[in-house]
Amino acid sequence: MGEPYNPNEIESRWKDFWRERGFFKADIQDTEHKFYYLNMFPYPSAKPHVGHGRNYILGDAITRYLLMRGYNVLNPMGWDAFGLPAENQAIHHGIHPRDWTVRNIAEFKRQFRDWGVVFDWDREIATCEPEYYKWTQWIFLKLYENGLAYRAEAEVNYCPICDTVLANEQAVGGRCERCNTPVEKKTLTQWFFKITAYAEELLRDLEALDWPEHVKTMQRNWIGRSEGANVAFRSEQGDEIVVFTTRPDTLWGATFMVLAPEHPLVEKLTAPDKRAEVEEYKKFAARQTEVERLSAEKEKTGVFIGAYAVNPVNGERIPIWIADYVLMTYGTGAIMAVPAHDARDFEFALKFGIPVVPVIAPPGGTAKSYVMKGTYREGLPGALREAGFEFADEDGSLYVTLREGDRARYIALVQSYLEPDSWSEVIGAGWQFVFSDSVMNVGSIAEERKVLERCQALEPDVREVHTVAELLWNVEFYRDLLFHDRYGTMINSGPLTGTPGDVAVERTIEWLEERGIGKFAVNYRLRDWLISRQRYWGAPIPIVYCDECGTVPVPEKDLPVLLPEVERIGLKGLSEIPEFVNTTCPQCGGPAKRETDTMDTFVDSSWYYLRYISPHDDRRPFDSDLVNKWLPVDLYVGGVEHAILHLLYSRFITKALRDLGYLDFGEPFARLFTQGMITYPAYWCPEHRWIPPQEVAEGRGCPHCGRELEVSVVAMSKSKLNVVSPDELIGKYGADTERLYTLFMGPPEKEIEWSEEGLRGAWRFLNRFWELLTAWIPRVKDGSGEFDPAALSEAAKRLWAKFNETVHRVTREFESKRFGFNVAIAAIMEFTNALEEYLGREEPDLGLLRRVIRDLILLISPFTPFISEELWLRLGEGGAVLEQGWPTYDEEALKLLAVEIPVQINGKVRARVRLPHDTAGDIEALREAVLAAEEVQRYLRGKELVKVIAVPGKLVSLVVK
RNA sequence: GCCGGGGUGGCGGAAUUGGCAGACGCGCUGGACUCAGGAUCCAGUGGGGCUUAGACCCCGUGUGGGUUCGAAUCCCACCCCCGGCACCA
Repeated sequence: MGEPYNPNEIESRWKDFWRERGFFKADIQDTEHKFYYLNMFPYPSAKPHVGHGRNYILGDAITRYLLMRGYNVLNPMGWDAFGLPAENQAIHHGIHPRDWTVRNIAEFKRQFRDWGVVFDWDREIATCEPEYYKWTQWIFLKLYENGLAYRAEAEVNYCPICDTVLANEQAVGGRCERCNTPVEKKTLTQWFFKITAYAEELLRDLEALDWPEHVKTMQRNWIGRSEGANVAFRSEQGDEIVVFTTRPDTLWGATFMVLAPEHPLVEKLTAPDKRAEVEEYKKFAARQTEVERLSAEKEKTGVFIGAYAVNPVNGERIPIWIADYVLMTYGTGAIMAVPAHDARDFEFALKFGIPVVPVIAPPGGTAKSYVMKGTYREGLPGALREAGFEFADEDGSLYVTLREGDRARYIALVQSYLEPDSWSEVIGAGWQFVFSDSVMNVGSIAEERKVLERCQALEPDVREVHTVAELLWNVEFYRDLLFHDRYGTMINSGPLTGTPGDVAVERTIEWLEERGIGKFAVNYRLRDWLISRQRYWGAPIPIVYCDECGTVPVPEKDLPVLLPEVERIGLKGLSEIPEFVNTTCPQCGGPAKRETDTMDTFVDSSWYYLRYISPHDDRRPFDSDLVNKWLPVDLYVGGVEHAILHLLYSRFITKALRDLGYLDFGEPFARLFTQGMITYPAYWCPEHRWIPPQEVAEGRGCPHCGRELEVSVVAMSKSKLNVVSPDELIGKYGADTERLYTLFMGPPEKEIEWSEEGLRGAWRFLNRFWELLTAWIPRVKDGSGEFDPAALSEAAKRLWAKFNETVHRVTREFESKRFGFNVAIAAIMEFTNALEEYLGREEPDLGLLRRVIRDLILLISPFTPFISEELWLRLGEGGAVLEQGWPTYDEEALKLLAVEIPVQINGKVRARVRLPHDTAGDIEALREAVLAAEEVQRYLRGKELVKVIAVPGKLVSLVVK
């Protein structure tokens, strides 16, 4: 029997050991075997919970492994310490944000220590310290000097609760990323970083990054590159109106034009009698929140401004509208509308009675024709049938479906049967109206008008209808053919009619360029990064406004622009602190005012990975020589929630600093791993809000009012009260148990629910592990760990083989992309089970036993460092675990064993044959041995053997008849 | 709607990438220990079948088809789930 496992006693012995011994201190000058491992630094809010633990425990395990593999590992930690929660504490509770932050940082550090998670603390940084934000400001100045930071008036997202503007990236779905409040639009003068200058490169360089595919996809979508053409339309008055389109092949189908309500030409072009209406619409559009504007079910709105534009390809006069579905911030803020081939334009045209002209043949080549009862003479159905047309006859109304190739033949036939004052239509590649005396095509706005006129003249019911499209829309049968946005042969398109769909866009662009009407163009969805925040707790933007000199950057020597120390922080940030605002101009020395906005905290975090290399250098932000050797970061680990924000900004800053000559690489993070969140049930009572899970009893409702609770399993968060604190758990089971369970729960990239039962599984295992090893260590303590594998008993050979397999499986997970430590730990558990079984079966070979115990301790040590260090000490090998090399795997060990070869007969496993390793590994020997085996012969009696497939070392498959 | 990732026991998930499906753990069932246990230990645990209860047979990795001696894994079609984006012209 071994000793009882007492984790608290063991862990208290080792908590400071690794740090004190300096194992986690990187040698920054030695870049030969460097490995830069980085966890995203946290925002130190309140106390960490077991969900935080996942990130750092994973990183700690990887770091310990790398150290044992002999790498010079840099794994630093710091604090993303500026931000709104701290400031809100200050405003509401009068605590200085720095004090609040410092307190939380201490709490995090204590937790890391309890977890056994160690960092190179000499490199600790906090973005809120002047020594750090001085250099954040320095980066701002460099960008400003090089035209990458600018101030502009723009329509911005504003969050009324956070009382500040937000970057595009932080207004998720029209709501504030932090507090979920619907964002308002405001026109303000703000500071921007010109990230769009790098749009193409940010997109292109994704290709080579070893990042999860979904993160790359998200960035690609966010950058949103589209190719097309800019085409110059003109107003009737002669103003050029350039539109961007990805479908220049549909140009001949433009039947109207839409400008964004804020478009500068609106003012000029609006007809006097439309002015009032247009003004009102502009106000309506401005008033809406982003959420309202984006809401999917929203009907199209817009107004005609009383002006017309001329389509440069065919000279057609088309009305100009304004509508909020056209955004000033994308493309040119103006579009040509082709309702036949754009879903939004189609909806708009149908609603406002604007003509639709088809200009692209739908691929597939099917057309439809509806021949209403009473419009044709007797005999048409028979004639159609005879001519081989497919149709349905419902009460005398005919619904014909035909191939485009039969169109002419069909038209001739129908026409010969039409009553004089009637018509029918053929809808497919173009719309044709068949009258008894003529056939009319809807190939232009003019033709559309004529067709409609003629129909209205013939049929009083049609007089209510505004367009041919509306007329056709009323026939359910046609609906699926009236609009499509696929590529197809161009029709009704003047000189380009007949151009096939696969080259239509390209040919049209060539055609436009030859005539100087338009040219190839690329547009991006990405907008410039708005970095101004009207808050106190951030890095001040180092700019001064002087009446004489204008906008003046603070000289580098005057950095940092310090945050003023004030009694109490108010709602209006720096702008309400006169001592800060009023200053002198660095250029002329006259009175001037400081910029009062601080920078978005994502600016702070967009370069911190550079600072870790020389965190205390007070002469420069980073040491370029060393940074160029240590970066890119070899492995960056963090939550997927930063997939676009932080990761895109960091990439941009890196590229900008490279172009300014400070770096010689363009991507900060060579490899990225995103770990999933830990979830836990959260309970909601409509009256008492969030209820902590510990207070919720099975089957009973709210502990306060008994009302039924709404349960959702979501990421742990303090605000939902569904956090599990590590303290209690470590007191009960120890940190090793928490670590082991956290890594064993499931693949780390996936979200997973925390379970106390699961945790106890890890606890049980460590107890068994401890008891087993402490029981046997005294027997092998003074042994050598040497043995002759060939001389082992059969059971011992099996154990030795299993051991080597285990080393292989555990190592593989560290070396793989996925860090599947759930599998690695499972392998260790399996081996422990096998070891226990072996020890219960026979008197062990002590050399073998010492060897496997020794390596088993090392193998589990990245996951459970405390128990490992303690067992290592008792084994008496000397030194510390982290000074040992990682166990190696011996291929030969597996060859000692007999192999069990499954035998498939007609695809089913019918027998297993035990064979020596050599026999099983040789194709001919394997084949013969299996066919000779009694348990196989049994199945072959009276059957004909058709085929034998022998896979050496794997299996044998027989086909019999 | 578009893009990305997935569907394997009651649950989390394994399966060395085309070769014994369900490792390991949780849960569950039975038993032991116990005044008691939600602690611990032992055994069983995909579903079904059985005049031979076994070293047995059949079914089984979302659905339907295909390739192959052999498919969770490859191909085609479909269904469903998760994540992201979404009036971006």
